[in-house]
Amino acid sequence: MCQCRSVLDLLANKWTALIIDALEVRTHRFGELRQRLKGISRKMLTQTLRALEADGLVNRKVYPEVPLRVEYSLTDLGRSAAIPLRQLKAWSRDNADEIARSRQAYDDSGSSGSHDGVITA
Amino acid sequence: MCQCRSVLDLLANKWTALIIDALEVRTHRFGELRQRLKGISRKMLTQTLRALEADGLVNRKVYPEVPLRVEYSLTDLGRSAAIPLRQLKAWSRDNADEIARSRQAYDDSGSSGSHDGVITA
DNA sequence: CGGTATCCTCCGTGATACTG
DNA sequence: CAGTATCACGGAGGATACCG
Repeated sequence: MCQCRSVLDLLANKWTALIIDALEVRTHRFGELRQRLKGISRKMLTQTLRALEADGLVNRKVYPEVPLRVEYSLTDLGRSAAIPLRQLKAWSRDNADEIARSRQAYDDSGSSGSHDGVITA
Repeated sequence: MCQCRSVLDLLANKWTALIIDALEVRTHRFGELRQRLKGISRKMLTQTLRALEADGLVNRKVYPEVPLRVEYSLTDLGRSAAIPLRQLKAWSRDNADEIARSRQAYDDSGSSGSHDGVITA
């Protein structure tokens, strides 16, 4: 219903933000990205990279050497995207602790009492 | 490997951003939110709302009337989260067209030729 | 090295019906 | 009205093996 949905979905990919973040630092090779984003599978990395390339946020450059070398970098659009993303990340870092505490408290109260009218008697 | 991951995951939920956005405008009742976020099921709305409540971004207030009334609003933390989110949304709107075009072009070239060395012969 | 192809599993999500 | 419970499904995502 709203065009920004499709863009917001980009972030839903869980790795996109991390990838853009890494590429903002410098150009990376495929393998380098895999090391940096510990835990991502080749498949997901390829897939996310392709999506970002399709959306014009990432540049893919192939050097037909042996062994093959492929480098990924941010486009201008990608760099512009990195700005609001950085802010979001900053907010995340600043409030991660408070959120963690809040979550903790919620879990503790939730595991014993009911949801709203906590009956302690 | 990085604490911000758990916060970034919040956005992966696809509805969170929209909900925060709606609640930033004003307090909403459950049903009102459902109308505003066309397409969300009761289950997902409840689930996402609960997650946001657990993270301390959203306040849940129950009025034990008949029929029951429940109102959701942003906490201070939630309002602070809305700021970087707004920026991200702004970027989305500003670049939605360009991204759409880029995606289009990519699809067109991708559907006929191979990925890198487009063999048209 | 940088992928693609295949298989398989799990969970996000919707549909439906019931409760307070 | 505002949920919760249960079921059922599709697709996201991981593991592995092979290809250029």
